[in-house]
Amino acid sequence: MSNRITLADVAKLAGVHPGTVSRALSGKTENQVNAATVRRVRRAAKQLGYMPNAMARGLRTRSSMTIGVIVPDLMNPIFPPMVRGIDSYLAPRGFSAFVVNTDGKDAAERTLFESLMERQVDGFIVATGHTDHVLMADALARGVLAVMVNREAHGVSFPSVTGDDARGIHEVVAHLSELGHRRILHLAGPRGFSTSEIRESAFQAACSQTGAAGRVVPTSSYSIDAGQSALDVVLDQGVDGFTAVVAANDLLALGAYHSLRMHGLDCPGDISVVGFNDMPFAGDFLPPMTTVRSPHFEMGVEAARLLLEQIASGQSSAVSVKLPVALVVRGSSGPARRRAIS
Amino acid sequence: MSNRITLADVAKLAGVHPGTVSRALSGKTENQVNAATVRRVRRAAKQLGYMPNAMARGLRTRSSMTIGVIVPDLMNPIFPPMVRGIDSYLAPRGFSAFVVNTDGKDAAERTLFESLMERQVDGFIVATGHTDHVLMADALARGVLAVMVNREAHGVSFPSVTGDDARGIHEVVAHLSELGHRRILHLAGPRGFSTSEIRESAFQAACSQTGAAGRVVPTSSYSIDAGQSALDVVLDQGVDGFTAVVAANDLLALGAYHSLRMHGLDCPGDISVVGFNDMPFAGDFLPPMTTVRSPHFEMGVEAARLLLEQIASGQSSAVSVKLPVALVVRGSSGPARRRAIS
DNA sequence: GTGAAAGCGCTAACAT
DNA sequence: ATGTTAGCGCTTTCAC
Repeated sequence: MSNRITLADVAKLAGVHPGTVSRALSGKTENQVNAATVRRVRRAAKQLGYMPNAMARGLRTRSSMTIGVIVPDLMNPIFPPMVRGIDSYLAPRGFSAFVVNTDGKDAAERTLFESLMERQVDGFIVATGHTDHVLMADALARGVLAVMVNREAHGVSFPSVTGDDARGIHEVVAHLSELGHRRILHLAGPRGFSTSEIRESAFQAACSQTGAAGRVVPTSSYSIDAGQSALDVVLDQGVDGFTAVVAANDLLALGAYHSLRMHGLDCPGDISVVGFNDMPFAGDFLPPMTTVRSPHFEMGVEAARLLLEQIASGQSSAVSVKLPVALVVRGSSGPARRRAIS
Repeated sequence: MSNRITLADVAKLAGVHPGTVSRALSGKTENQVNAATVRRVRRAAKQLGYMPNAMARGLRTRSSMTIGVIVPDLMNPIFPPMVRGIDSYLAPRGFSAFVVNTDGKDAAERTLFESLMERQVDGFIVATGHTDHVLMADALARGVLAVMVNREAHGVSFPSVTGDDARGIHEVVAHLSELGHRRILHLAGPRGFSTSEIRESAFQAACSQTGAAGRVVPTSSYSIDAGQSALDVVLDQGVDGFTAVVAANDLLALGAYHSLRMHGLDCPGDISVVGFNDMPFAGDFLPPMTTVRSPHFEMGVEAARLLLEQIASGQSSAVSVKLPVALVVRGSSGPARRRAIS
């Protein structure tokens, strides 16, 4: 694009050496130069409309002040708040977030990772990935600075920040139990994700703790369609007397809504449904969704904080932060009712 | 971060000059070099795990292969699809999108714009802004390449891509008219935005065309709260016999839902509500929302296409693309019914 | 307190 | 077909 004005131009106008202009404009080095000179340089810079060239600076300083943020898909409503959280922490500190979407594809993720490396990002915030996260494993080996958010990978010692999912699921099961539900179905997330695993085992634990009969049905992805077809299969079998569905996330719960509706079942009249995440607009659904609020914005903030801490210190810390979650009771959960299935 | 391997390292291993490595690896210049050499260089590069340094390359070539994307707020659900659309066009062409959020604040927008300029973006896609868009006006003066999406600015000759909003509003009013609505309220968007203006005047035109009585109530922002409080005011007045609300977007319509519910009114039984945009999950609301589908993803694609075209040609074209929209009838619009308001 | 000079890693004339 | 050279715009050590 345009803007051809360089340090040298400013230096010429101010009648000083380019090096001096650099120092005068820097902030960190501003005190190394005569106050009067600083003013003169500033005036010249403003007059010319000087803007530093971030690529030249970055090349010289080996730092881009940019953080690579890798998410599966911005269209999944939990990610925008997370990205905004990240940005809200980075921006005041002079960093920017560069966000890329993998669509859950490992190949794409690898390519995007490389491309962010080429852009010389100063670190990564990674919200994708399986428990067996090959990319992160060798990112670690390469000495890359990163923090994982919402997901964890086994045996990869990056710091991570997640919600206290197990706690959330326990609260859900307790809530359902109080409403009299004794047979509960868990629409589990897809295999190979830490979120799926943690929520599922918390579900099992909570059920045996409250004495409820828990059944787990896995889904193929965290999506409306996957939730719908998984529940369709169960409902079509026509057996089982469960009265409540605990979905591993809100999208799955929405899929459950659809399936129930298709089968002429009322929620929460016939079957209660509880989601997970409290995604935006969850309270506006039909029925308003009972779910667990995950602090996505705060997760982003915390991840950014952890990463900048690493960047400042130059070393990885491998801490793992677990943020509190909260059950939000709305209209999709109600008293258990005996029900006959065709 | 790590990765200290440069062209020179590869050159040494391959036993050739750095310049040759550059050519061998480039694609555009690959044919200028002996095929055997190319292979040797490639092997050396792979063996060392060489990655080009984008800052060094960009500094030299004066191009960052990056597009700055300025949106108000990624948490507004119309933007993620737009961003994905942009990215889907850019990525295969070697470009990346750098997205920033202004939160509707002019000062933030200016700062972010400068920061993207410093990063040497090759062009802008701008989804923010008033009809009186000061920033864009002087961006134009600076010779910056940009396209506006979803919004237009008066007297600023950047290309723009929008939905055919006027057409959409006409279809809404016709739909309502067929359902027997004769008195219709328009919850207009905030003043100073092209979307607000276009939808409002289309509403007026459509009403007089169908002979319906149209009343316009402006809102303070495109948000749920603004929609709710604007309708609250009308409903609290207790006069007026409108039977339908045409909201300038889905968020406003959702606010209308809330207001209606607070006033003990049923939608669509007492009052029909129609939104605009067909944001994600609009069909899952209570009631499922009748709205106009704006092709946000496609708008992103088109904007990216237009911008890359400008970049390739080096000149601005000032075309204005209007993409088709479609009325999506769901459950929030129904037959007009006589109604008594307290 | 400021000037001089080198160099970050790359590409693109220009030579050969 | 490949080597040489210069330089993109900046920061930073080293002089003075």
